[in-house]
Amino acid sequence: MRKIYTPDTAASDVEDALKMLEGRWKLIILFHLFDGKVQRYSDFEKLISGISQKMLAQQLRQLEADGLVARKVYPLVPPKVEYRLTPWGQTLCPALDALLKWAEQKDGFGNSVRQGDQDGATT
Amino acid sequence: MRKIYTPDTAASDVEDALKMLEGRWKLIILFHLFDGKVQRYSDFEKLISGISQKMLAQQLRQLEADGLVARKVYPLVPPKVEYRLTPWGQTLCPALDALLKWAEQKDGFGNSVRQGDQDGATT
DNA sequence: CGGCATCCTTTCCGATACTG
DNA sequence: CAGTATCGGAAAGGATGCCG
Repeated sequence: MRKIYTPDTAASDVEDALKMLEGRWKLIILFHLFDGKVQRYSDFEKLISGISQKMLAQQLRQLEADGLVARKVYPLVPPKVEYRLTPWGQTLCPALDALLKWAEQKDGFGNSVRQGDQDGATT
Repeated sequence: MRKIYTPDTAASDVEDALKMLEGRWKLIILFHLFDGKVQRYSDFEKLISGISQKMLAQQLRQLEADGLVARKVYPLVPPKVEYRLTPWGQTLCPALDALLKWAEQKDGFGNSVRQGDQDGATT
């Protein structure tokens, strides 16, 4: 069955697709695998300052479960594990690229910055 | 000072830029303002099924604070408020478009789905 | 109609400790 | 090296009620 993508039906798919990109570190991780790059677990720890092992492992495993990232284990004495994008994960590259370009533009754009405000528990 | 964008320095900017897109509904909202579309508060409530007024208002206000979305109030008796992308918000369109295309592709790609698993606090 | 305030539950996420 | 397990705090998010 061929699906017709109106802006509306697409919105549902987008919501769905977006779920696998949500999470504080998912995109960051993806960016480090961007152009075919391969990274080891410890590489991420060095590259992404501030991430905990827990989050790294968790996000990595979710990306893996979503089929975006491939995990390759080398059965060595000091364990070695590599991560790379799957073919399906690579289909994200154009979007990643666009996002990257936008982020760069951002620098030249005089925009305001917002700081934390959610539940207005300020009284 | 001209900034040189190596993949590494760019990563910092990306992290920074990404922050204003984080949130369960931010992208969804942006998608509904995609090609110059203008939406009222109540439109979003209809378009984005499952969102609460709280989240809608909060995300909208953050997008506004980040300068991505413009809010226009009509001083009528039944209040009327419109939301649209700012010029700066429109610079996101290419990225939004790429993401949209990716989400559509997704449909034709046989990939697995993952469900909730985070802290194994299941006792 | 278009919110804001409050309460409460769920989920996220960081720190720490332990393992093959 | 590459994780897993557990705890506890913080933040996100939902439900409800009220207001201009």
